[in-house]
Amino acid sequence: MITDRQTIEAALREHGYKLTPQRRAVIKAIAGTREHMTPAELHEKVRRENPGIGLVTVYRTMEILADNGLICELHSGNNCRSYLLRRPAEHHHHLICSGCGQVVDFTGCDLSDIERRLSRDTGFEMESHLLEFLGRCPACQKAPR
Amino acid sequence: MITDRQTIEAALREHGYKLTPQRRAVIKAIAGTREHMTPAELHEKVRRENPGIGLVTVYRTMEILADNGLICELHSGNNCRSYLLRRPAEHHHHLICSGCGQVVDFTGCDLSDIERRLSRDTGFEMESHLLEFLGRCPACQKAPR
DNA sequence: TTGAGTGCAAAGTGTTTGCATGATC
DNA sequence: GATCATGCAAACACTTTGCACTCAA
Repeated sequence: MITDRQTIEAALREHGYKLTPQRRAVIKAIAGTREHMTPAELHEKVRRENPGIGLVTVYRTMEILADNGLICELHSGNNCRSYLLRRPAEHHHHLICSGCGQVVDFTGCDLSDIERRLSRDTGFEMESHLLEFLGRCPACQKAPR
Repeated sequence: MITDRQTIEAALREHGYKLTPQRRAVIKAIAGTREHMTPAELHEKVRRENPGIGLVTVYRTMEILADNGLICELHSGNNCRSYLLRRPAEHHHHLICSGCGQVVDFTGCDLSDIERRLSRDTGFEMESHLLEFLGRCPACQKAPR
C-alpha cells in the first residue's frame, strides 16, 4: 500500500528512466516525509545530504514522478504547487494541517453521487475532481499560533 | 443572489475604497463573464475598452475584491490562480469546463458529514475545504478536441 | 485639499530552456 | 559507446514594490 523508495525506483526503471544518484536522493527525500513540499523545500532537504544537486534536477525529477502518478500535487494553503508522495495506490484525497503541513490521506469519501447529480443537472461529462480539507492537527491545536 | 456590478461597487464604497474608473472597468469585465480569468486575461479584456489601464491595477483590484469575498480563486486546470465573480452569496463550489473555461456554481453539496467523520478519526480541527469538479460542458463535448 | 489610487519601471519569485559536460545502462 | 541526465546560466513568466503623479471624495 505504501509507495516506498524501492517501488518508485522500480517504476522508474520499468519506464526506461535511468536511476542516477540525484534521482535517488530526491526520491529518498520525498519518501522520507509525510509532509508536502515545494520544489524549493525539497531541494533544500536534498542538499543537506547531497550538496551538489541542482534545483533544476529536482524540478525535472518531480515532473517525471508526477507524470507517472507516483506523487500528487497539492493546491490548498499558500502554495499552488507542492508535492507529496502518493501513498495509497487507489483514489484518495488529502487533509492538510495548516500549522505543520502534515498531510493525511483519506479514502472512502465517495463523490460519485454528487458527480452523477451534477452531470445530470448540467450535462457536463465529468473528468476529475479536486477535494482537499484544511485544518489543524491535534499537536498544532495545542501549540500557540 | 447574483453579485452584480452595482452590488460590488456598493460593497467597495462601504469598505471605504474609492471607485475609480479603472476599478469600475475591472469590475465590469469580471461581472460580464461566467468564465474564470487570470489577471492577464482580465487585463487584456479591460484594455479593449479602457486602453490606459495597467496590469498592476488589475492585480491590486483583484486583491481587494478577493479580500472582501467578492470573487473566488480557482485552482483546477492549468492555472493556479484565476479569478471568478462570486455569484451565489452562500457557500458553494465550482464545476469547470476543461474546454471553454466556463464555470458553473453549485451548492447543496454537503461535506459536513465527511468533515465530522474526518475530524473524529484524525483529531483535526477543520478550517476549510476545497472542492472543484473538472469536466466538459455539452457544447465542448460536441466540438472536436 | 488630501490621502488613496494609478502607472511606470524595476525588483523579486518561481519555473523552464539551451547547451556542454558527465554518467548510466 | 550511445544516449540520457545533470548543472550552470540565461531566459521566461508571473507577481510585487518604490515612487512620483493624479484624481475621487
